[in-house]
Amino acid sequence: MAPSKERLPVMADVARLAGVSHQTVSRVLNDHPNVRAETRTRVLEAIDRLGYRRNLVARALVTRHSRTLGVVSFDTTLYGPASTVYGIEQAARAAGYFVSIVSLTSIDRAGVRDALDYLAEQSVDGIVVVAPQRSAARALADLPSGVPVVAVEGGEAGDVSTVSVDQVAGARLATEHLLGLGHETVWHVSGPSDWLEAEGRVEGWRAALSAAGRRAPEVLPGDWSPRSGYEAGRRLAGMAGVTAVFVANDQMALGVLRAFAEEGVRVPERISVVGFDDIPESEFFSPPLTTVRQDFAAVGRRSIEMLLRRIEAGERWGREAFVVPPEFVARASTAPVRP
Amino acid sequence: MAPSKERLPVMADVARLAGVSHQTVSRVLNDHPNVRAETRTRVLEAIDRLGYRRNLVARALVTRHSRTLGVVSFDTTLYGPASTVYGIEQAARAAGYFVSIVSLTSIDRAGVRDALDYLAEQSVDGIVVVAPQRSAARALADLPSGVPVVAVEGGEAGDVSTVSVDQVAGARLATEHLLGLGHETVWHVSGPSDWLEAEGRVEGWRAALSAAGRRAPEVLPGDWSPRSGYEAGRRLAGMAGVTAVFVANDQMALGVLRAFAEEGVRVPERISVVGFDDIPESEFFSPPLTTVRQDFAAVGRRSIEMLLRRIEAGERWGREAFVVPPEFVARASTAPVRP
DNA sequence: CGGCGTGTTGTTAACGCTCACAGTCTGACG
DNA sequence: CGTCAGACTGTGAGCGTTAACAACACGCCG
Repeated sequence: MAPSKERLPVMADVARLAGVSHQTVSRVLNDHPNVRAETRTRVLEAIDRLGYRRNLVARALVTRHSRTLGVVSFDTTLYGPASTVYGIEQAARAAGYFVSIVSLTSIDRAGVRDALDYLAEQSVDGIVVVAPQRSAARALADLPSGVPVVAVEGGEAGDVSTVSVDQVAGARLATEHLLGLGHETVWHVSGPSDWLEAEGRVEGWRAALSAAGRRAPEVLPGDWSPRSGYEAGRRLAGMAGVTAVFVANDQMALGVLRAFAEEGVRVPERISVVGFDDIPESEFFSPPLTTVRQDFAAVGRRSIEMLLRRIEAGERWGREAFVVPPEFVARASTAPVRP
Repeated sequence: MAPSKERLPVMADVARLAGVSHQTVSRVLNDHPNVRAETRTRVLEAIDRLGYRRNLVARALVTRHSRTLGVVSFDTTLYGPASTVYGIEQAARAAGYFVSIVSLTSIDRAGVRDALDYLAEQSVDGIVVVAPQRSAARALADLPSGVPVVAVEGGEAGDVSTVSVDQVAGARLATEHLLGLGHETVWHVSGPSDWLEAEGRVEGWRAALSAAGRRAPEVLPGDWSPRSGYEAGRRLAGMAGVTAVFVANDQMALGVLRAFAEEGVRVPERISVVGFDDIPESEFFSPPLTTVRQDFAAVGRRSIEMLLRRIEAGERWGREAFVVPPEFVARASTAPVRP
């Protein structure tokens, strides 16, 4: 009640008030079976009266488990990472774990190492690294001592377990869809070359084209931002013979659509466009965007499941790799090629 | 090196190797002035040799400071909250604090209380609540014992300090802009009524209209989602005499634009549209969206500055309220009314 | 040459909790 | 009626760190 400056109640205070030992209080708190029902209620009453809350720091010191998980991420402002982290947080809390977040500003190896060290000091029980850049993935090769780590979109990282969406398959889906509509070939606006996801999408696109015996045109490089998509779109609008474009994410696709609109290029009548991610906005682009959905929430959930398995198994669980399948979403930005 | 299962080195191990007492090691680690230079290097060498990392949990137990800040948020998938949390995280880490995140799924009072309790158990040094709903704000009236709290967009919450963007001013800016273009009146698609931000925008819109002596039309209610904007857009397209719409966020504005496009309503020729937030996509909508920018990163930074001030001042700093001004961004979705 | 401040180091006691172990008290059983 | 398993409860130690204080060496001053 009174916001007493003095000192928060501790277990011993509760014990005194309830007329038991501090150990009995501990037993009640931890649902130990051998406590008389009457004793239990007396303790609970005392806890309530004092507004006692147990000190998890002290507990962590002795149990050597903080019940805290670390998350290392890069730019949680982007829809993908944000959704993944959200999934992680939900799953972790459901399992009774806290989540401590570190957002990277630089993507280099040193940055990742620093973040991992930082979290290790805090004695986290495990770490999820959401770092889809090649450089970040490499930094996982030499991880800190003994803390279980799971990488999201981590690619061929050292011997850490990974959870990822099958980027190659997703890109193939997109490309095959366009090919199936009769387009001679498909152009590609890619993500930054440092990103593993960008690379996987290029690979899937190439694979689909070559499987169909088509020539892969030169890649237009982007950086995930709508602006870079816009710039690529202006270039594409000025080129002859372009009828289909696979853009590596929905934000850039928006930029492409905008550029096409400005140039009077009608979508899908003259050029078909496919995106990637399925952000909530895509459905309301003009025209509604055909895209490939990534289930980020599932990725987050899975990574926690995997991490907890590793934590609870204590030691080496071997290297696992869980792959979440992408899903093709047909909307109005693609159409059969016109003769 | 060898991933020894045994035990991580502790301060005593370092002390033994360096031939000093553990207290001297502690002094070196905490940059205590009175340590001979030669001793210091010997200790640092030992630390390096053993790969020692100090245990912040033990430290927190004795210092009673965890150097961890709690963040309570709601749906960090949305651009606004995500950006704010990002700003918070950056500022906190720069100040040497960890950030522990709790995302709410339910927005009720109990949910907020649970989250605060949860964080209090973990002995966080302070808490930022990003909970712009009326119900969440009310839950702040009775906060836990003794932990400093700062609310983001918290409105008239109890006696906690707040940081917020001036929603009323932003809405007024948007509405006045439209009025200034000669529109007779301005329609409004609002956010969910439970949100303080939605309420502030309605208020600013009303104030601007009535200051200009205009009648405020009926509000079209939305829920921030593009879909709800789309539905409102279809209704507006079917109504006579609508020439200007102020939409409470950019995502809904996208839906409105989509609906208008489908109905053949040209923007801005027949109807002008203004959004709110300035998400990175807005600039590439068709047409590029005139909107009101909120500097979410600044909000996050400010909230941490305020929180740290409260923490370091120890006790009551009195109730502070920092207001971040919004910024009007003119693009192509608005035009003078046609005679 | 004794005393005293200053710089450096060590010793001991917390911090609040859980674990291991040692009781104590029942009731059932021979 | 003694014994013993089992339920319940208490005692002491220890987790790894910092804080408070004590101890020691050194040089300076009176």
